[in-house]
Amino acid sequence: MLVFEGAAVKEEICAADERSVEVGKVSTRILSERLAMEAPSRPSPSIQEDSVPLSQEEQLKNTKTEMDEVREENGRLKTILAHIVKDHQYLQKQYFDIVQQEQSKRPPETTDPSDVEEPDELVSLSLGTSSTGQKKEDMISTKKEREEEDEEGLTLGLHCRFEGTRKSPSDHESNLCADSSSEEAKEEEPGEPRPPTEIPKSLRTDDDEVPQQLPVKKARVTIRARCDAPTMIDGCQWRKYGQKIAKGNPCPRAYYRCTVGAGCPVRKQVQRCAEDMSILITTYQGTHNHPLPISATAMASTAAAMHMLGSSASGQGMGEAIGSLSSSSAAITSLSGLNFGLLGSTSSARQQSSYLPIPSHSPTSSYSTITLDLTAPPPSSTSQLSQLGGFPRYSSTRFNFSSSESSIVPASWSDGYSSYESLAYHNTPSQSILQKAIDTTAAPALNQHPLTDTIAKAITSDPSFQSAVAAAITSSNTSSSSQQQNSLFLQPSPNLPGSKSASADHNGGSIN
DNA sequence: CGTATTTGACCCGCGC
DNA sequence: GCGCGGGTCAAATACG
Repeated sequence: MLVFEGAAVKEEICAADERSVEVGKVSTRILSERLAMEAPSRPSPSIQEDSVPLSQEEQLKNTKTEMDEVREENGRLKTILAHIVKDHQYLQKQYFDIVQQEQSKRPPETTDPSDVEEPDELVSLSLGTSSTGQKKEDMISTKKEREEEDEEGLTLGLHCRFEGTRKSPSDHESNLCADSSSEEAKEEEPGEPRPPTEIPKSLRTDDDEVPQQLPVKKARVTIRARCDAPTMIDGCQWRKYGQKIAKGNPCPRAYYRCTVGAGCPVRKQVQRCAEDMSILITTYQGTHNHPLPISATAMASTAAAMHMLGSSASGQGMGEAIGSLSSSSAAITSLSGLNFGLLGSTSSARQQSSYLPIPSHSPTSSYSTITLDLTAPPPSSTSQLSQLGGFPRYSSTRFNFSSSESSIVPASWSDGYSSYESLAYHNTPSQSILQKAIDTTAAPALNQHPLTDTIAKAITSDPSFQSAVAAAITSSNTSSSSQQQNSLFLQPSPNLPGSKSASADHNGGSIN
């Protein structure tokens, strides 16, 4: 699948590039024609002057007028040319990004077909919360969407799918997630029928996610965010069942269990970063076996979106890390499921700067871990977003995923998180914004810019969201993140509006 | 009184 | 095999 998709994407990109080139040619042609036109005109004055004895003044006037017109036209043409050049550059960049992504992806595939699965999962995300109906279409369209995304930079669909072969764990997760939002639905599709029922919680601890036997990895999502509150509000209800002091961190690690649904296997760990106490590391594990609250869904969607953005952007730095979409997708899934967890300690993420994801391997785990680092300082979300359109789309947000199997890809998200949370909670503006963004993305339209801007705005605007997202990042090191910080991140969102917020708070509070 | 949190003990996996 | 550390259980306690 990945391969195909990748190839398709590539083709699309190439096509797009060619198109741009063509456009450039056309424009060039036009320019030449215009120049040709101008050329004659230039000589004409002199000729006229020379040859036309009549009213020289008039001729002069006419000539001047013409010259003025020509100048104007030249200016216009220059502008057009500049635009074309810009577009071309942009397309080229995108193409490179895609190529890089593909390269990174390939290795695993080639090496081990099985690896693909490693990710185990096929993950699909659908940001659009509501769309229940589309699942299949989504799946089908996913490819296209990706292509589009690649081209444009952002994508709309936010669906990521991976089909792994078997891997139950991921599947489960995705499934679970889906419940709530719809996303899940599709996940299974590919063939892997996912037994809804399976959700077995057979095991006590961990959720179904992992098939014990299979070396599959459990998906974990770690969010690092700056947050004053004891826990991030993620829209789900949590009950604290334990607390422990981890070895390298004086701050106790709290263990929470999802209480939204009976028997929900999802757990989350919350711990403050030893290096920077303001950073909250939240790790989510498992898949919800119940529908997620709207707020949670919204958050997940946002996260997914962000993730997507990040992944697509990978080109910049991510290179390898990003490589595997699958991993990312998995991550997304979890997000959507709201399994947003942060695994703080475990993961590797170290992202340093916001933008450069440094791939860190997390050798240890058998889990595939997705880390969202919200702590990174976002330059300006909006600006970043805008950039997306232009070039580096993702500067601001980045995800790294790490899957145990391959290598870890740490994901760091810089900005989005915060908004995420807020979005989740509020159906209000932020949410609407998010939705809007999502919709936009979904639409082929593409304007990345708008989308990105929208998201960025939403994110930046909502502190709560930020905090939520922020939490995501990886655990262990906050390394980089600490550096960053800026505004976006974790501000506790003071306002969680709405009833939901209350509940959310409650939950969050409980967590704490 | 019911529910949530706290906290020590227990279980399990991993490395030496 | 032993010790360490992470994760979970469950009794005790706190809170509304």
